[in-house]
Order: sequence, then C-alpha cells, then structure tokens
Amino acid sequence: MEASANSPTGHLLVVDDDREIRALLKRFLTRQGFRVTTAADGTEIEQILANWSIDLLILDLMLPGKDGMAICRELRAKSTLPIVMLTVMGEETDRIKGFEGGADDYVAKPFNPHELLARIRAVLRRTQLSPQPVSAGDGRVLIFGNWRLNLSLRRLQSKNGTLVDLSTSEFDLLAAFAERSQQVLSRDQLLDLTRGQVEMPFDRKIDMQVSRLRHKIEEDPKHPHLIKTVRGGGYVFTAKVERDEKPAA
Amino acid sequence: MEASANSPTGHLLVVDDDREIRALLKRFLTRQGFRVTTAADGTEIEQILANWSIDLLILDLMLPGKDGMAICRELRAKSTLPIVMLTVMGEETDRIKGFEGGADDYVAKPFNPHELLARIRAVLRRTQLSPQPVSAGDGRVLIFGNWRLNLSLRRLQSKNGTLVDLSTSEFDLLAAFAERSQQVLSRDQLLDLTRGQVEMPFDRKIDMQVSRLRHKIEEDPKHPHLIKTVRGGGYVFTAKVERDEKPAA
DNA sequence: CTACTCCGTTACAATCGGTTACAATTTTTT
DNA sequence: AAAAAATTGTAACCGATTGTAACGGAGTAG
Repeated sequence: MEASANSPTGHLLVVDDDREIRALLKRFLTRQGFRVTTAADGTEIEQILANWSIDLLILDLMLPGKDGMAICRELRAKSTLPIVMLTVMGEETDRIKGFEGGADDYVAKPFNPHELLARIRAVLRRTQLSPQPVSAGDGRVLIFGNWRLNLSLRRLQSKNGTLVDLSTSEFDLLAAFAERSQQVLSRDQLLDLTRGQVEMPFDRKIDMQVSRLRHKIEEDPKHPHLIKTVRGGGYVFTAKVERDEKPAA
Repeated sequence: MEASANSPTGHLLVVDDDREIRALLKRFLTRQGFRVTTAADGTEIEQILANWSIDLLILDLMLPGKDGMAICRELRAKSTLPIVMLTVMGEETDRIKGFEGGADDYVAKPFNPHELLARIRAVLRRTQLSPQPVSAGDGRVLIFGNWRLNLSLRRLQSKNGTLVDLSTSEFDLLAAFAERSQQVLSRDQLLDLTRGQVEMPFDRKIDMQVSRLRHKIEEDPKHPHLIKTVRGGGYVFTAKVERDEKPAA
C-alpha cells in the first residue's frame, strides 16, 4: 500500500518478450519493494529511459527484433545504466560471458527469483549505493563515489582524508583501469574504453593522461605503485578493487 | 538528524487553536519527515502561505474568529492548496461532508495520528501530480512543494530546513534538468527547453544561469554534485527524480 | 523617484587536454 | 660493447572550453 509512495529500493525496467515472465517479475519484484516498469521489446527502451529515471535494466538476451546483446552494447556505449541480462541456460552462457557484452551480471533462465533478486541487489550495491573502495596497497584507500554511474563523484578521497579532484577524462581513465584491475591494457584499448576512439598512430594522448593521473593518485609518481607500465604492452592497474560479489560461474 | 531521508518531504501548515494539538501534531508529523508550521488562528494563514511554500493545510473546523470552513472556501476559490479538515466527532461530520466545503479530506477529532498521517499522504499523492522530491543523494537538498501544480512557488527546501528562493528562470532551468535527469543536455537544448530560443553562437546565458543555480542549490558550488559539466557537451542533472505515473506496460 | 531584483553581456582567469619536443630508458642492431 | 632505434615520461605550450566577477539595462515595487 504505502510502499509505493516512497521507492527506497529503485526503479527497474524489465524487458522480456514473454508476457508471463514479465508478469511474474513485476509481481515478485514489486513485492520486494521495487518500482517495476516492463516492456515487451527493445523499441520502447529508449523512450522509457528518456522519460523515467531507471535504476537498473533487466534485459532478456533473446528478443524479437533487436537482439538483447546489441541493445546492451548500445546502452553501454552511451550510459552507465546497470544491466542484468537474462540468458538461457547452457553453453550459451559461457559464450556470452566470454563475449563480454558489458552487462553487469548474467542470470540463466530458468532462474530462481530470489537469486535474481540477490543479483539485482548486488549490482545496485556495486553500482550506486556503496562507494567502491580502491585500496592503494600502501595503506591509502581511494574511494569512489559510484564510479560506475560516472556522473557522481570525480573526487577521490585518500585514507588520510585528503581529497583529490580528477578531471572527467582522468576519472574515466581511472574507472577504466579500476574495472579491469590486473589486466594489461594497451593504449588502443584505453583510448577505446575512455572515449570510443580508435587508434591513431603515434598518439601520445594516453601517455599524457596516465602521466597526469599518476601525479594525482600516486604517492611517488616516479615510482608508481598503482598504474604500472608494461613496456611494449600498455599499462596495468595493480590496486585491489573491492567488489561485493562476483557473479558465480 | 532524523531518519526521514526517503520519506516524501512536504511542508504542512497546521492551524488549530488548541495549543496541545498543535504541539502534538508538530512533533508527530515532524518525526514523520514533514516540515511543520503551526498557527493558532486564521489571521496568519494568508501571511504564511504568501511566504512559505506550503504543500498541505491541516485546518481545524472550529476556530476563534474566522470559521475554518469559511477559510477553506476562500482558499479553495483562489488556489489548489490541498486541505485536510479536522472536525469534531459526531453527526456534524456527515453534515459537513455533505456540505462539500471543498476540503480534500476530513478527519474527526479525536483522531489517531497515524490515521491522519495516512490521510495526509493520500491527499498529497492525489494532488501532487508529478513534483516530487528531488533528492540530492547526499541526503541534503530536497525539493519541491508542487512545482508542477503551482508554478508561482519557486522555493526549494533543503533537508536542514533552509529555504532557497529561485528566480523564475532558475526554476525553469532546474525543472528542465529534473525532468531529464541523467541526460546530458547541450546548451542549445537547455535554451530551447527553458525559453524556446534557439542557438546563438557563443551564447553564455546558460553558463551563467547554471552558475547561479549551482550557487543556490549545490552544497559546494566548486564541486557540484547535482549539475555536472560535460566538457564539450553541456550539463547533466544527476540527482534521482522520483515520479509517480507509470508508462503503459 | 529610488531601490531592488533579475538576467544578459562582456571580460578575464582557470582548467582541460592535445601536440610537440626532448630527455631518459630499454631494446635491437651493428 | 657501442651505436642506433624504439619506447616511455613529462615539461612546455596552446587553443578550446568553462566559471564567474562585474557591469548595466529592464522591469517592478514602494
């Protein structure tokens, strides 16, 4: 009754072509305190997103018309909306995971609603509620507001309390690193990740960006601990990024 | 600090000649997350309404001097301010209801505070179309009385109780942002949205407007949380805006 | 009239990020 | 091993973009 008056938990958009699943999810998730909007296919998504403040998208992989994966990639390209994909059970799942469509999590159908709920909560927690601490290893802790919703903070807080302001592109770069911590990223990849550009030969943009970022977040920029150079390869972000839960395999 | 972070905010005016009831209601309703102003009789009502953005009036039927019902009718004639009348138990109630004084709801004294609360919420839900609180995320700035209904009210209420007056165009700008929260809006779009003008090259109107608005609503204008700059793109309003109506599913 | 408030314009400072140049470092070649 | 080539770090510079102080005109209230 009164529960709909304030939506403490969030507004979800469920896109699935199966009417029954839509109904089921709507009922279940509503009862869990979410506000739930549903759509049968991808055509309305843009419209809905434009007009409503959606917190998380639950997207079926198989959709009539435009494929769920395509939608996911498109959205990812231009927003940071958290996405949970529904996939069919089986080897598909692996292929899709490998594919890295960019969703925040995957749930295989048929699913246990409570598992889906747990995933949703985890993703929400990861992406908006809890700030993601990034431990610098040297005792400092860099704290992101919610960096996945890049729109929030561009300010990092180190353990001792000092604040560092990052410019947008510095922030994007750091976010790209943090999302793939321990992975070596080439300059091309970074360029693509941070602004969708592709390689230009002898481009030093990234170098400069990395240099500048280091000067802001490294204790001693001459001997970086967080962003290491891989000669001939690119850069790696070596700090630990704490996450809530990894999606189980 | 109260735990009303996610309660619907609103500013109530309680008019009752009984000091105890005023105190009781103020305490109770404040604890429920409302901002409460009280008055002992009808003489101050005009004054208060003129200076404060009142969302709902709780009005005792029996008042010294001007009768509650008369006040109600007068207000109804010239505004859409939601009104909940307090009446005495008994057959009076029916007569009054039949009388159609124009109040949105009636509650009989003595009343259970929780019932009154439920009525208040119901009325607010009914009458406030699409306003709603805009939460600053950090729990701070909350907005608005009914900005959709009553465009003459341009007062924002922040959590700590301070009020900020916005000029018309500042208000329009904020409304434009709030209606498209999370979307990057170019200066052109904003200009169009707020006053139907089209682009003039090198126009800094919007910049100034944004700057001025930030100084009013941002906690720290140097590091804005609500209205973010997108270099080369425009601005984004990042706060969550809760909405009521749902798109068809 | 005077006093305000609102808001557009201008001007200037600050910031951002791309480019270039060059030094330092590492790898490859001779 | 020395020289050359490749790779990286970054200072320095610059054009573009943004923030905002300051001024002043228009409108309004008293």
